[in-house]
Amino acid sequence: MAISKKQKLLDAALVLFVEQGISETSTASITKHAGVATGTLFHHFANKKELVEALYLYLKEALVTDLALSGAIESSEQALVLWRKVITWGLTNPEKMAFFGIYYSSPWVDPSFKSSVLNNVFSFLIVFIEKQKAVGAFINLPTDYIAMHIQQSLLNTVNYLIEHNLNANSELVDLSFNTCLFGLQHQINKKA
Amino acid sequence: MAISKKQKLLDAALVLFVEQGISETSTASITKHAGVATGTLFHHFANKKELVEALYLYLKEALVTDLALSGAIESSEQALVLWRKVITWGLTNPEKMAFFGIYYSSPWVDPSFKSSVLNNVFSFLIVFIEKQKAVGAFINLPTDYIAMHIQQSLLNTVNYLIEHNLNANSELVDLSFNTCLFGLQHQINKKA
DNA sequence: AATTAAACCGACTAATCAGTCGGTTTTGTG
DNA sequence: CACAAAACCGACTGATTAGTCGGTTTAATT
Repeated sequence: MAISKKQKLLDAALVLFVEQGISETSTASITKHAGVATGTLFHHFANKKELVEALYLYLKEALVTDLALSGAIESSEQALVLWRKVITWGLTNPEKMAFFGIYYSSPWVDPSFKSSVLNNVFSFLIVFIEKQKAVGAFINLPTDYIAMHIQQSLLNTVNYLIEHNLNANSELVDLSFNTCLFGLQHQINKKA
Repeated sequence: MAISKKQKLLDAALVLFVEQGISETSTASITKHAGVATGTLFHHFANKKELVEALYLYLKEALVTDLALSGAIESSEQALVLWRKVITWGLTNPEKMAFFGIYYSSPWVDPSFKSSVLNNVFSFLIVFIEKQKAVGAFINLPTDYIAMHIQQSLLNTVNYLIEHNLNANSELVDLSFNTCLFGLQHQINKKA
C-alpha cells in the first residue's frame, strides 16, 4: 500500500519544521509539500498543535523501535553500546534527531509534558542511573539532572558530528561517552 | 534620565520572548507592553529580526559587564569561581539566561552567527581549554566541542536550579562543576 | 526665537495565518 | 449493487501579522 496522506503530512511537517522552525511553518506549506489539500490536514489533526504532538509521538516511537532495546542496561559497556546506537541513529535520521532538539525548547510543549518526556523515552536510562547511584558508582546528583545531562550530551554530540561532517566511526563518539560517564563517576576518583 | 523608549522596547521584548517564544510574540504586543507606538519600534529597529539581534547583543554585553571578568583563567579553582559566578548571574537574571537558551535554538539566528557566538562571549573559556589541552590536562576533544559542552552544562544547571526552586548555594552547583570538569580530565585517570 | 533633525505617533495596508465548510470521491461492508 | 462512513478537496473567512507613512511633538543648536 502506498504511503497514507496522514503519513505524508507528518513527513512533510518534519522536514519543514527542522528547516524553518515549527511556528515559522504554515499549515498551508505543509499540505503543499505533502501534495494534499488543506482540509485533509485538519481532517487528520484537529489543529496545528495536535499535528506537532502527533509528530513527536511518531518520532519517539520510531526511535524506540529502531534502537530495538533489549532489556535493562547493567554495565558501562552496555551503556557504551547504547551510546553508539543512539548516535548512529541520530546520524542516520538527522531530521528526526533535530526535531527532538527544537521541540524540547519550543513553546509548543507545555512544561508539565516536558518533564515526563525523558522518563518515557529513556526509561531504561533512569533505571541504569539509579542502579549506579545505589552502588555508589555515580555521584549523588538528582537522577533527573543526570538524565538531562546525558540526553543533552547525546544531542550535542550528534549535532557536532553533523555540523563537522563526521560519521559514527569518529573517535569523538567514544570520547564524548567517556567525558559524560567519567564526569558522573568522579566521586570514585576523589576518594583515591 | 528616564528609561529610553528603545530600552523599554528591549525590556518588554525580553519578557515576552521568554514567556511565549520569539516568533509567537507580535511586534504589536511588544509596543503595547512597552507603552509605545508601533511606529517607534520600527524607528529604532529596521525590522523584528534586528530587534531580536539587538536584544541578544545587549544581553551579551550585560553578561560580560556583570561578570566583571578580570583576565584569563589559569586554574581549576578560578574556573570554579567563574562557574559559580555564571550560575549566580543566571539565577539573578532568569529571563536573560532563558533568552540565550531559546535564541540559540531558534530560527532567528543564522548558523554562521551561531558558531561565532561562543568565541565572543566566552573567549576566556577558549583560552583556558586550549591551555589545559596543551599541558595534557584535558582530553583531546575539539576545543569548540568542549566549549559547547561546558556552555550547555551551565545552561542545564541554571534551568534545573530554577525549575526546582534551588538557589546558588545548592550543593548541585559545585557537583555539576565537578561532573563537567572531571569528565574532561578523564585521560589522567585512565593512565593510572 | 528660528530652524532643523530626530523621536514619536497610530491609523492603515497587503500579506499571511489557522481553521471552516459544503460538496465530492474513495473505501469498506452486507 | 446499495449504502454509509470515512477520506478528501479547495475556495473561503475572520483574525493577526510585520511593516508603512504622513503628520506631530520634542530636543538640540545657533
